[in-house]
Amino acid sequence: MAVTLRDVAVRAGVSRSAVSRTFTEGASVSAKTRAKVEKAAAELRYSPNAIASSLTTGRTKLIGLVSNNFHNPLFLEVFDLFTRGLQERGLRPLLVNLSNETDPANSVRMLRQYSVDGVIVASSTLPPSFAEAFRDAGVPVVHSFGRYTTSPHVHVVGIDNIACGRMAAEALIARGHRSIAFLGGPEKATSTQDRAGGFLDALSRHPDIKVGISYASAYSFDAGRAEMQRLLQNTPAEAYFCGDDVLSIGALSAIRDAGLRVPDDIGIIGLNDMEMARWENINLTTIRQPVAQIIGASIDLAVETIQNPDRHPETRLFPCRVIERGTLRPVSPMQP
Amino acid sequence: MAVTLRDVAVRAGVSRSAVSRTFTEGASVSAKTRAKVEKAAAELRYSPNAIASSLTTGRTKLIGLVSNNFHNPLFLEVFDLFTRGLQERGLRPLLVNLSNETDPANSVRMLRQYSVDGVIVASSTLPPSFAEAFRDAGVPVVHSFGRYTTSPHVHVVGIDNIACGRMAAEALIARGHRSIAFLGGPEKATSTQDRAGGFLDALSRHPDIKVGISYASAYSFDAGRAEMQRLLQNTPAEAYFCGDDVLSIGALSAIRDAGLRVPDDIGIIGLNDMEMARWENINLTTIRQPVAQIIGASIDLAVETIQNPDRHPETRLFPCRVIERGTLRPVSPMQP
DNA sequence: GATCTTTTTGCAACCGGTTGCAAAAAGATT
DNA sequence: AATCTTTTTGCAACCGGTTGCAAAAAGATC
Repeated sequence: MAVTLRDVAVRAGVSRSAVSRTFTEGASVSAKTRAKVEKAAAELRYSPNAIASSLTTGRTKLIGLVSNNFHNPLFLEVFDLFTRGLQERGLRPLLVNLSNETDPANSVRMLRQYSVDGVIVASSTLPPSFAEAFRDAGVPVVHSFGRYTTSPHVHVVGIDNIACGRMAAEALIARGHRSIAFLGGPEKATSTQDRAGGFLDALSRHPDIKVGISYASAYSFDAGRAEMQRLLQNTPAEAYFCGDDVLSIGALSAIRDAGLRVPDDIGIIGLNDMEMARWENINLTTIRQPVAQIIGASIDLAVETIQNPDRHPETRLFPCRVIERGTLRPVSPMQP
Repeated sequence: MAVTLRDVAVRAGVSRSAVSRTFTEGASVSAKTRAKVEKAAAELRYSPNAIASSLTTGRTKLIGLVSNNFHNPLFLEVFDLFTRGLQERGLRPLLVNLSNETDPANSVRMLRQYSVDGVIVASSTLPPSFAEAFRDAGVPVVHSFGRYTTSPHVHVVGIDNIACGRMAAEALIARGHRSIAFLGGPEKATSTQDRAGGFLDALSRHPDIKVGISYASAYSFDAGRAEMQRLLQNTPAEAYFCGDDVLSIGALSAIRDAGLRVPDDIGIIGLNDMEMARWENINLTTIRQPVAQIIGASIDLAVETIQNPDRHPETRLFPCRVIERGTLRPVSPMQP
């Protein structure tokens, strides 16, 4: 059916090795043979079989891209950047959707069966043990959007969630709010824990400020809305740090439906700065996560780890910053 | 490095064939040998190399998933459903991001090099020739969200865009509007052309109704907003059919910013019914595209085509329906 | 033109599996 | 126990490439 190396060799009147060599970078072929082979290959529309060659070279150029975030619009941007970035480096993303799985065993087995050169786990909610399962199986792995730990067992690229929590608290305090709160995603997500931790930490230096903490049942619009509706039944805080933009948008819709104004009655600051956050009808003040940089660094690190599998586990964190839009009032000039 | 068939064979004290057979469905192995092999395999943590086996079986179980829609939130749902659906059938999606390419040659070559069993082109904007390039290269292909033609050269699964255009027109007419318009995406997208065509067709039976047509520069929030702002500078129509939900949301934001009320001053009906459309702060009346069914049928058709490559090109269209929400006033009782 | 280097080439073995075929083993029948 | 069937097994060739090695060809030097 398909045309193989052998067919080209026969037509060009050379050995199979000669054909193989014309298609491998840096191999020794004379200009004359190369010309003959290229002519024959073009006539037969030959293109080498990457799978077969991977068998001897040990490189498939396949990268497992594993994620469980198929409901957060930010991840459409993430997939876009990952697939483009990998393609530019001649790598192919083999996408694995983890939506219902918590056990890494299946994905590990599957990706080993396909001899992927490396794996990128793109998720802010999976525990570190997930990525570690790949490392334990001998597969180079990078946890993108993962949790920072002081002694990482696996490469992590992302943001400092604790610092973000702190940054959010300070942003709210700087605006003169005296009663603020954190509205997080599910408490078990590592990123949520860290954001809450940083938030509270910053407030420990402000004993006069009232602080609240609560958790939505998921990182979703509905959960954010429901949790805010619940909060509005008692005395709500003056401003909220929501653990994610989608959550923020849900909270905003609850606030507005209750007849309250944003940012005058209640302020909101989100986290991520997904594309939608700057839409004029949303106009969300939020902390930007430098997604493109995180993804670029993740791919770099994956490539480096493939070249040198014994590389020491490394953490690359990128700074976030507040993006001023319309859901938080301006910094109060009276504050210190 | 990795443990192979041979290692297991040696440890189990059997031939390599025996090991291979215990791992192939329906091969002839005695219970005794199977037990020995399975024990050895478990001890060595062996799992067969899918890539190597594909060489002889001719099946990689890889499916190329090709798309250029990495900015429409609907496609996050699409990727979620595709990856899950393929995984459930033991297939693996090799994702190809076409964002900047219009020429299929690269993707065709690349996916052939990886010997994908089939390709799914998931895009409502790519021309039919794109999918045809795969067929011409001998790769089973399904164009998902593609354009319906009476004599298809390639399998197409999607919706009847002409019927949708008609449905939208009728919905607007049924609400008593006398001046309506289509606000499409880029005119060159095949789906846009068809939706416009259907819209106008339905109106040909209503010469008394005033009709307008215009096109945004992209299927994006910004483009929808900009185009609606332009329209508001002259006398806008009473209600608009936007060619897509994202476009609709952009248009809505322009309308509200202009101080007009929806649906009282201007009505909007979208198309797709992406997850966000039902968010309470958007609450978009729209035509639902049955995404899950389209994707299920696409995968089915791809699998069937892999089994029988000479299958006649087929078109599977799914009916859409209007989802009533808050951006269109109720059906006017006075209408016939 | 003879001799020494360097480059190019083909052979053959290998990557990690599968599979047709014939021999061996097991089971059935008398 | 002898014979016939059926099942199980291993051998060897193959899938489509790559690569170390030695021989052949080309080029350099005198």
